[in-house]
Amino acid sequence: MDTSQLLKGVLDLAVLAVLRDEDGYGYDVLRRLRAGGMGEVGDASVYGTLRRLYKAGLLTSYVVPSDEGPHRKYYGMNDAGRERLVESEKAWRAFQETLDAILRKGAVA
Amino acid sequence: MDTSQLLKGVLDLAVLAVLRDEDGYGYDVLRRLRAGGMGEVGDASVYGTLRRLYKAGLLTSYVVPSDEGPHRKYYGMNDAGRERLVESEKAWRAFQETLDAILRKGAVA
DNA sequence: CGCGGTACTGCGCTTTGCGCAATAGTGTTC
DNA sequence: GAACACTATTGCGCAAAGCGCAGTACCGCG
Repeated sequence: MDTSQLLKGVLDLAVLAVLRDEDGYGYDVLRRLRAGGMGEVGDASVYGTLRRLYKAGLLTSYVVPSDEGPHRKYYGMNDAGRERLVESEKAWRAFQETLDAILRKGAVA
Repeated sequence: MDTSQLLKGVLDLAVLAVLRDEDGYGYDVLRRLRAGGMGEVGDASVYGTLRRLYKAGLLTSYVVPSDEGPHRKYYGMNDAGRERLVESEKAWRAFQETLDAILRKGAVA
């Protein structure tokens, strides 16, 4: 079973959701997602997604040196990110419903 | 908004679902999916998926000449396909719930 | 001093959906 | 009857995104 393909296009959404209420750095975002049930998500995927979202102007970023370990690159939401989160969530819900409908009725006949 | 990424790993499931009750040929499967709400799905994606599933041993295939147009390549389910459908559906439901939970609570805090 | 946990970057691979062109048969319209 | 539109399939090459893995680096502990 390849859960990884299901993540495509949805990891963005998950990452944004996890950052909605509180800023977080990569490693922490990874932990939040895993704690939330996404045990299969790879670390590189999360770091990549964060960079992608930042580059797209949806996140802010600032580095904080840590006393107990390497520096941490925090990411936080801005207005564009919040807007995107709402849109993506809507798209997700619509898609979900569409697929569920198809699963329910099988062939339209 | 890029709905296409949401399809990844799920188009298989949709195609199998649509073939569950009745055999169908590519063009028809495409129509069923579009009628079911997947207006954005590309024809090449469906043909590709059918070939992939067939190659994976999940579908049977037979060609039927048509009186009114080109020949049609029908696809039908076999036991492996049916089994896969059930599994994939289960995986989909689980994934759905996981993501919804993350969307609900945001940061685990 | 090496080992394990924390934390990030970069590289290359794979899967998969997509656009587009080509091929081909049929019916319609001007 | 030539052009066009719809049906129906194949193949090619592209792009997006998740992943594994290696490398770097910093810390504390035994």
